[in-house]
Amino acid sequence: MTSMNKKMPKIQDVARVAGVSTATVSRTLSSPDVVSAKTRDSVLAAVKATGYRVNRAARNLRTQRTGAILALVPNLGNPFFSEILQGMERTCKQSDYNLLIADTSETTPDADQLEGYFRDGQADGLIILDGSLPRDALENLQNQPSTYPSIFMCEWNPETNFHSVRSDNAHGMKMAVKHLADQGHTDIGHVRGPMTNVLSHAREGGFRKAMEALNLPVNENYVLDGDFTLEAGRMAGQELLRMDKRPTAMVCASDQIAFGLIAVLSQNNVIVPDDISVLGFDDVEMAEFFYPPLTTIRQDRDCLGRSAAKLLLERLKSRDMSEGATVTTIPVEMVVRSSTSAPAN
Amino acid sequence: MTSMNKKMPKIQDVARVAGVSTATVSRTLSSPDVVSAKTRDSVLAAVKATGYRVNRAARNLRTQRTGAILALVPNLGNPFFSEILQGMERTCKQSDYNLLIADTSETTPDADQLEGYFRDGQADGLIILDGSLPRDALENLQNQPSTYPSIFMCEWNPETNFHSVRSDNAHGMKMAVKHLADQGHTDIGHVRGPMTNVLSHAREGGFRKAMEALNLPVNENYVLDGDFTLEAGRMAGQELLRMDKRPTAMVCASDQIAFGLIAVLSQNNVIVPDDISVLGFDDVEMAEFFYPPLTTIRQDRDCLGRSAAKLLLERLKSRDMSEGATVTTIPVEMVVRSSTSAPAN
DNA sequence: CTGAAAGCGCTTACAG
DNA sequence: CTGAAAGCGCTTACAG
Repeated sequence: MTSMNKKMPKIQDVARVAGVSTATVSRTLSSPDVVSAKTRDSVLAAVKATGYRVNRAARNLRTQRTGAILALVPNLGNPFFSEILQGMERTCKQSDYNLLIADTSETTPDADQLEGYFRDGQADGLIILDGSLPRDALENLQNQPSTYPSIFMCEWNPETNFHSVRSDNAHGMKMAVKHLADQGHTDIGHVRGPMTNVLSHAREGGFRKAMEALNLPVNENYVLDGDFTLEAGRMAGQELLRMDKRPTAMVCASDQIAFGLIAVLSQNNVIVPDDISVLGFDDVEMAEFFYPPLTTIRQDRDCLGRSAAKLLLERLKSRDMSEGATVTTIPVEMVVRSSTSAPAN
Repeated sequence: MTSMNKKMPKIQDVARVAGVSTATVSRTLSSPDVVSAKTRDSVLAAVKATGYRVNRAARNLRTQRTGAILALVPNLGNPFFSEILQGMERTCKQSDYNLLIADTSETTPDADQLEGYFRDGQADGLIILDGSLPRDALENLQNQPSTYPSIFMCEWNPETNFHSVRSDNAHGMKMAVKHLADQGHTDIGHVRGPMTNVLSHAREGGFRKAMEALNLPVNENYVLDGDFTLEAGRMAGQELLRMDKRPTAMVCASDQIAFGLIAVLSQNNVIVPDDISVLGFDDVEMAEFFYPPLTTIRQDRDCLGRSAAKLLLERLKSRDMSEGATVTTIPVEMVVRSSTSAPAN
């Protein structure tokens, strides 16, 4: 084969050079403290001399694991995920795991495919970033004689019971609404994410609860549909433009929505924040550089990625996914920039 | 192990049910036309009945391959790469390969690590998106008794000789300059990428050649250093603000630079494009929604990703990386939006 | 067209 | 603390 070098030393070669058995070489490498110091030294010397490296396929076959975890991402093309993946990748590497990435935007995996990731020996665990995976497919994962370690991150499926890692969406919305109210806004609207997505509900719920806590009525005309994208923001913007009386502030379910919204408003001479304040959610890198720089709720994507990977790796190590599903909530942070101000008038 | 089900059927089980040898089951699965129709039918029936799936680790060990290719990405946190990875991932999946992703931003892999990806049985091939990997590490890959299939994409290392897939950077810059010249600009500047990056040189070279072809002198004061980032654009913008006489147009080596540049100019009441036209490179999604919408050179990132994956997969199939290194050039496209216009006065 | 058998390179009870 | 040996689940010459 192209990718294989005929001269690759095997554990056999190391054993010969070190004058020990292959078992001892294997032990030296996996649990060094179980062999004598003398043995250890000569084995390690032999490893160095031969340039030996363990063959993963062989080890994996023998130990019945894959050394990989798989991230199921709703849409790899969305830059929101890049930093999350980076955090996951680093954490995996530290534990000597590979990170596999699959995109669910073209085809939603069914029960069979989900199970297949494990049964085919592709991954030891799953980090699912797509809350729209069907309940039966997910539950099938837990109903196996030996369960397949899987956790949710960012999104989740409320009908199922997996460990999950997510941002504090409700608290983010609370901060957003409070920030606007503090500046004197009372007519505050919301552009929500797609109603098929849990995050949309979490954020809309947070928005409503925050409004209620401040005794601000929610004008349902100001609650617009969206789907987290720039395009959705643009459509919401057009809807705002058609209104006789507009809200003085809009809280968006994502930065992308906010960007699209502001773009349309700007192009139609509705000035942000003078005429209307706009608040995002995520704090993608662009938020700082957009015009006007976007006030938003920051999700700590690196932390989300690392936490999820760490959680799954721990589960794998302890071989235990049993104990009741936990929710790890990662704090969000309010970042005030220039897209919000006190209302005009 | 947690991830393994004790009841997983093996090829043995299928053989028993079908009343044939394991060899025949294996053949039926890998080259169906080499077995008799009758045998094939009963084997396939047995596969279905048992729910058999091949175990990758075992197959990989036996065939001395990994079924994975590895993408070395300079910085996963950069959204520029997300759509590229998506294209690669899809192409890999079609050929039943896994896509592994590693980030080189924290540590640049040396010869040993690069070789290790193959020798450890992690990947059958490499797609290298980081042109800054050191020459000796790369050449070591080619100097193995059996070479390790690797190609460059987007970036490349000019001191080495690998197959590569890249955008037509020079032509992109030519279109950019021509677009500005057509509108009457003569004082055209450039914000370049980091001088350690090949793309910076390719684009700056393209810029200079295009200027020369149009008999436009390059004012060296208008050629600013950068590094592809928003922050670099911001710094370049501050430099422009300090100038007594400014260029009437700037061609940036990336969209991010252009965004940062425009952000600073806008905040200082220098209006784009009225006071100065700004052109980007990449056409990231945000380009359309930025204010003003960015005129830019579109790189077809999906195509780049797919092409690179396809090239590498073909090499793997033909087991041949020998024939002289080819350069696959992916066309770029000019996207005219609102950040460019005729110069004032 | 098919089967018996070897072997890919490891790890791990088991025995000492 | 160490070794002999089995075995993880496949694929593939080889022989028929």
